[in-house]
Amino acid sequence: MLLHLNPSSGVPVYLQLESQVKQAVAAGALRTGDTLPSTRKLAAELRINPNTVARAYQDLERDGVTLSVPGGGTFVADGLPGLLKSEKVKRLRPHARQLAVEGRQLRLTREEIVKMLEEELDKLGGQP
Amino acid sequence: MLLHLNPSSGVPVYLQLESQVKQAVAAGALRTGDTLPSTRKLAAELRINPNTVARAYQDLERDGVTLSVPGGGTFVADGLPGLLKSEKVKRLRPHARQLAVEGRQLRLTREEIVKMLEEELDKLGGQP
DNA sequence: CCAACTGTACTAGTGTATTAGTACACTATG
DNA sequence: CATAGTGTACTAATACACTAGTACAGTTGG
Repeated sequence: MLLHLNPSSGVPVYLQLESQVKQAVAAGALRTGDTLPSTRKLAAELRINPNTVARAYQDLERDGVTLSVPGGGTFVADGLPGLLKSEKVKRLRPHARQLAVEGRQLRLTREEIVKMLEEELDKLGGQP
Repeated sequence: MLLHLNPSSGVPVYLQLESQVKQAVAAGALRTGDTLPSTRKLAAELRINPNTVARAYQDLERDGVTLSVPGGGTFVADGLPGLLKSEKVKRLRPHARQLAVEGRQLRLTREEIVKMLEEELDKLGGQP
């Protein structure tokens, strides 16, 4: 796997890790059951503290993206199968509103905003 | 104007103010040239420090949403007319990616994600 | 069973975010 | 010109975020 950090971005390291893993999963580069590097190994590669990686893995598990088992490792979970659709919608709506508000703020047209979202969905590829 | 805070949400007060003003502007409830309450007046209403309101107004001005003039007041600016479209797209794309990744993470279909965005755009109303 | 690996829990230090207090400078209004 | 109202700049107190150090508990594989 390819994970790289931007120390000068101001974004916390564990958040950078989380978003990169999420993107990899969303794009299909990581599939259900795939194993992620151990906390210590990844920490050694990136020259950071193992606990920082652990923090990212804990958050990912809380979000249902991965599953961590002591002694075993950290794996990609199967995508929130038990979650009701209404709950999914509830989680996603704030992000949709954010995009809508910011887009309108920039005086972009409805079509331009929607098109940009479709482009990003296409970039992710995977299973449409 | 109707502004209300949620002290127990964990979201910083100045960010709550910013997002509510942005939504009001995006929805057309606030139009170019409209005046916002003064820092002291709004702070008194909400029982917070005037500097917290000032912080929100400064950020809004930095984002091109409002224009603050010392001694004058704070007004809604006209929507970033000098901004190149390429720059607008550059600003908005991270939000689009965020929505795309989170939506895919939840195993929602492309259509469902796009539809949710369109609903939020409709909610804002104003000038389609 | 043992050794080497895994994630976890606890503690601690450093920095920054958040809010507030206070004083300043500018503008409008009479 | 004077007063009241405006945004701004500076300082400071507090809390929390972030990262790291270290020790613990579980699992795997020989």
